[in-house]
Amino acid sequence: MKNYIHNLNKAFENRIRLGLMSVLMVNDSVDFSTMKEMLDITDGNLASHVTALEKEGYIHVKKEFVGKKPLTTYSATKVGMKAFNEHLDALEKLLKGR
Amino acid sequence: MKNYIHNLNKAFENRIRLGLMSVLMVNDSVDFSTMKEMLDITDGNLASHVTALEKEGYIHVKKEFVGKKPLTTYSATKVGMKAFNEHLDALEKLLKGR
DNA sequence: TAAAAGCACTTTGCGATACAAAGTTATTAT
DNA sequence: ATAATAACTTTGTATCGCAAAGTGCTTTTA
Repeated sequence: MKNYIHNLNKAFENRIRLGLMSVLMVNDSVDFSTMKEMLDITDGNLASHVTALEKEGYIHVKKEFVGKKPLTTYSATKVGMKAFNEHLDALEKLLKGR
Repeated sequence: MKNYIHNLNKAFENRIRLGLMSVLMVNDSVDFSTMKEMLDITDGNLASHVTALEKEGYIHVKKEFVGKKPLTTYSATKVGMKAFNEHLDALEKLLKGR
């Protein structure tokens, strides 16, 4: 293997998806509004990056009603956690120059 | 501050520029062919990412002749090293969830 | 000496990405 | 009635990423 850059995961190259995922690694679940505020991005932008990660099977989206209000919450899947950890591994090895 | 994702540097978001820069952080200078082989990318692709980092003032490009053959070597500038370290700082803080 | 190869690009073309802004649907609070 | 909340979807545009092909100059090699 030449360099660890090819072990980096395309899905986590974007800063928003990286942030989103890292939030879900330390929080069991986070709802739409909170995530939007944490990442400080527009609602549409959040929605599109969420879709991207969901398509990869990296996060799970749960829609429910709390009272009469809709509530969407996100959580990382096992597959997502594994992929993210592998990405971080590749990152670390790359940056350590090994 | 909501989240450290906004402290990440756009110039280092791409895997090739990240790899290129991390190579130049541990090697004083690296020539075109070696870098191309290390990153395992096409010559045109390397040239374009080099241009991008050079435009930001993050790397220095030196062209000389060794014997009769042209030799292009790259090195990180002080500005580049500072920017890269700040990027890594933001990354670390982001991933540590602080 | 003509053809092939090396070096370091630049140009072309095109699909994929990123993102703001505006539009949508449904409910709820004023 | 009107505005606000929630969670998107759509639209439009600008930028990116990358392979492939083209360029110009020099040096090997057959």
